[in-house]
Amino acid sequence: MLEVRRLRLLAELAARGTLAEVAEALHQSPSSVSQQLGQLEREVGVPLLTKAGRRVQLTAAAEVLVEHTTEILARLEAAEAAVTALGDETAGTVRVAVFQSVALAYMPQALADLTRRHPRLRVMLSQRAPEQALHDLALRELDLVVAEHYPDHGAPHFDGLDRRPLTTDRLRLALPPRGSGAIWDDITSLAEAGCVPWAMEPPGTASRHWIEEQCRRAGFEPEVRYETDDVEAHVALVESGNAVALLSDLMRVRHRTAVRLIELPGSPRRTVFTATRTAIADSPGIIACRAALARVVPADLVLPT
Amino acid sequence: MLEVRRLRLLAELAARGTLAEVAEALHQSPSSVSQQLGQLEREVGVPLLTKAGRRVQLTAAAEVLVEHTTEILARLEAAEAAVTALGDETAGTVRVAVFQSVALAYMPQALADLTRRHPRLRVMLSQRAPEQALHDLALRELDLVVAEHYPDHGAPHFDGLDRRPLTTDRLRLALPPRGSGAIWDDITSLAEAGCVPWAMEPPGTASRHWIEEQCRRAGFEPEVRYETDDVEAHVALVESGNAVALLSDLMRVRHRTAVRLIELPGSPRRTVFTATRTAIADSPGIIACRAALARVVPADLVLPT
DNA sequence: AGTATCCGTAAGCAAACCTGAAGGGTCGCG
DNA sequence: CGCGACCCTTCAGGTTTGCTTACGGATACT
Repeated sequence: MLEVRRLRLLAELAARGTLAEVAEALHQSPSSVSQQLGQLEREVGVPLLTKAGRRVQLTAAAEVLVEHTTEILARLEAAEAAVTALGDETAGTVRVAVFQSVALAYMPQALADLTRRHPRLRVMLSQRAPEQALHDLALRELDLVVAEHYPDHGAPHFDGLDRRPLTTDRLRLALPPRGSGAIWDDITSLAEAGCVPWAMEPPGTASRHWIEEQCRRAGFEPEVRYETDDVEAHVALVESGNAVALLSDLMRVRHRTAVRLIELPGSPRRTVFTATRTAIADSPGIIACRAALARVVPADLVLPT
Repeated sequence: MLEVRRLRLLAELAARGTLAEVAEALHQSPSSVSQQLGQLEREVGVPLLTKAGRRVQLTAAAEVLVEHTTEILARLEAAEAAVTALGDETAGTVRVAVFQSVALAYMPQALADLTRRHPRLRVMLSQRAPEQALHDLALRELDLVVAEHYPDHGAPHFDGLDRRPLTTDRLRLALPPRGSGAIWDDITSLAEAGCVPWAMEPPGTASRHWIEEQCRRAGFEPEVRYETDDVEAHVALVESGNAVALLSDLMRVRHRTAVRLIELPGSPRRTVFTATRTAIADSPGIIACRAALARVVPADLVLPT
């Protein structure tokens, strides 16, 4: 009988690309992974890996095996979830990742709510960009993710993921407060923000991609002078009269900022959703976490400008 | 992550009943099985076994786990079959079981055909009663089974089995040759065989159950004086003028017997089929074996009386 | 009551696994 | 073009895991 542990190594290799990465992800030495895969190859009697430069490439047979393995791993996880669900109380540990504004605005309250209701449930929270978080979720490094979806921007798709909307929040342009200087005060729409410095998230994020697209549609290429994934820094840069930036309502939940807000064309809203793997979607820990989030986060986030 | 090897032990326990039987089936010591199940119990954190007299009983949680495990094992097997199917040649080993008349009439030829076409395919053949064979097939102790199905007699059902008809053969009553004695010569139908000794297979077999039912419908309870699962012995007992017996055409393929044959009411036919587990139904070894059987066994067995 | 069967625990032992070091090959950069 | 960085593999080693035997408690059958 094929060993699932070995099959898993192959699946991880397919997902991560190099044998060294697999080893690091599973906290093993590359040597061990190599040996195990060699053993698997010997067992099935069909070559699974071919050398490709200094890396390895999966053969067609290996791809077939990976396909089955994905199913098997999901089923194994589902089995574990199902049987722990039969236990008396929601316990165990759930690894959650959220992006910054949710972490700041709602997680303290959500966590307090969770530990009060389920003292034996251990929640490990990490802050992670949505794209990375979904990726790690698919790789079973996380159990629950709060991610975002910008309008008309195809969110990355991963198989076996269970997504549920959490809330939506308005996206606006944030300008320095009135009196910070004429160049800011003259701006009354996005189209007029072509000649001022911007603060944006790093390239590769959905946020960056989306706002750049909006700028181009408005007729200009933004001058990105400040680049950071810390949205709090964006706010600080705008408040202090150094830049304009995209600002979502989620960031304004904790403390009202002095920034000036301008509606974007079409009053766009970002969708915030939770995601987990389908195999564990019914496990008590996941259900409890989602419920806590739903209690804490308003279904429709509407803040006065 | 749950170890599949341990889960398998639990599944086998569910199928076999006692921990000792599981150990024997997997060629291990009962102690080992007990330890592994204990480990599994510790891992899931939920009790899986309760003492029931000197045996153990599965808890509801364990049953859930078994259900998932069955799926996982099937998938694992399918993965292995799929990847070996990609290999250049049909090789490996297939464990086949057939019942007596097929073993005698057709297997020598079928085996010769197989080893000629696929020299690297190793076939392990055993002779086994259909009920037992199907049972062992479901338990993964066999890979391919040739079994029978009597008309109006519900064949035992096992999940995950792939059945395909192989042939049908006529069922008749066999009497001693003319001249063996008046008590035999006077019989011209089943209804008149109520006061003569019978040779039958042991109770619990489909054959026994079916012919007894036919006798009762004909208005008598048969006197079973000779009981053996060796159908060749039935023939010998009939030929030598000691009994009457049910005789299928399959038994007459090799050598014509001197027995006298009488049609049964409705000219009933038995169905002979091959069965394998769905997970491995597409593996080259299984396909090759089934093909060899189909070549050797006529689709419809019709022998002159 | 006696016996056989079954499950669980303890201790010794063998196999499997993982680690670390060394080697060969490839890619990228100066 | 040479060097370093990176990656995979092999080999020898220690450690963990799992298996086996032996023993004891409990239960069913005769």
